Amino acid sequence: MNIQQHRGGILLSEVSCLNLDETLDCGQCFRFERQDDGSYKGIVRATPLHIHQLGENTFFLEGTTQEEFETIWYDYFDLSLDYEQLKKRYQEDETMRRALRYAPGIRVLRQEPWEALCTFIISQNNNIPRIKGIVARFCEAFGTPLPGGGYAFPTPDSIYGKTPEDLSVLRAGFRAKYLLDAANRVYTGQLVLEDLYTMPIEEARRVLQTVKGVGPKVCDCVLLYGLHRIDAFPVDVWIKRVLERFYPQGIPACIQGTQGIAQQYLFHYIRHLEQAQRKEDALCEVTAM
DNA sequence: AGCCAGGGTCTGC
DNA sequence: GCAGACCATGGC
Repeated sequence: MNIQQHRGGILLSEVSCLNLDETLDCGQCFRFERQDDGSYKGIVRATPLHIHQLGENTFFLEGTTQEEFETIWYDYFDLSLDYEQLKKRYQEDETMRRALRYAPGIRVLRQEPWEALCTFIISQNNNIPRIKGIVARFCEAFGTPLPGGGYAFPTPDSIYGKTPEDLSVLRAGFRAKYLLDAANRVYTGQLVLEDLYTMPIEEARRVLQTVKGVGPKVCDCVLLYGLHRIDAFPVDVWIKRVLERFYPQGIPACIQGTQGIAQQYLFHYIRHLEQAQRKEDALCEVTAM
């Protein structure tokens, strides 16, 4: 990877395995918005980002300083992890080969633990467009407004002590009381999310599931997306379909240990299965000629 | 109108 | 331990 300052931003070249559509719009994060020109705007750690994909391996981070890149975005986009090597291992499995061919540019983002906890509590029995709406209203109602527009993600103390009625503007339904319980536990120190980085995963799961509204699936999402525990494996209705259809005997050995990252590829693949198959067919025709 | 959405809780067996 | 009702909301 190559980093250089360029016209009031950061120009990245030779970035491997990163596609903005595949990574920012694949259901792992809910605060990035696609702009009409294909670029994305989002806010992480109270810092705005406007990122453009100029080519397959080239990106422009408009308005980003070198320091912001080093302290936030390098980490957020998981640029220290060698995805090429991981994907080489995944090639052993037929379904993974197809998933990787369909969307080779997915990275698992390193989101903030608290934000991941809230957004995946909101995600339960819900669909992605509506999750984004609730999250946006949550930030507008309780997040700190930022100088250039937009809002920081609300902190636990910003809703601590509030009632479900106070959160009614979110239209989050029965999930409001779960957000309040999460805030309560984090604010009082009963739950220290940073401890989950190093805790044995089974213990981390047990701790997280003491929060109301956090069961096995939400728990593994928080571990994977909020704490980068890539051995977590969230199973939702879509991944259930993957397991029934492709892995009735269990998940393949080549994804063991990093099954969280494989899960993101599989999730994206099964959700777009029809398009993926059409793409496969088109590729077959070309190679047959 | 009824079903589904990146599920979980609570109750009853 | 496991099934089933119930939970808010909105799009299709």
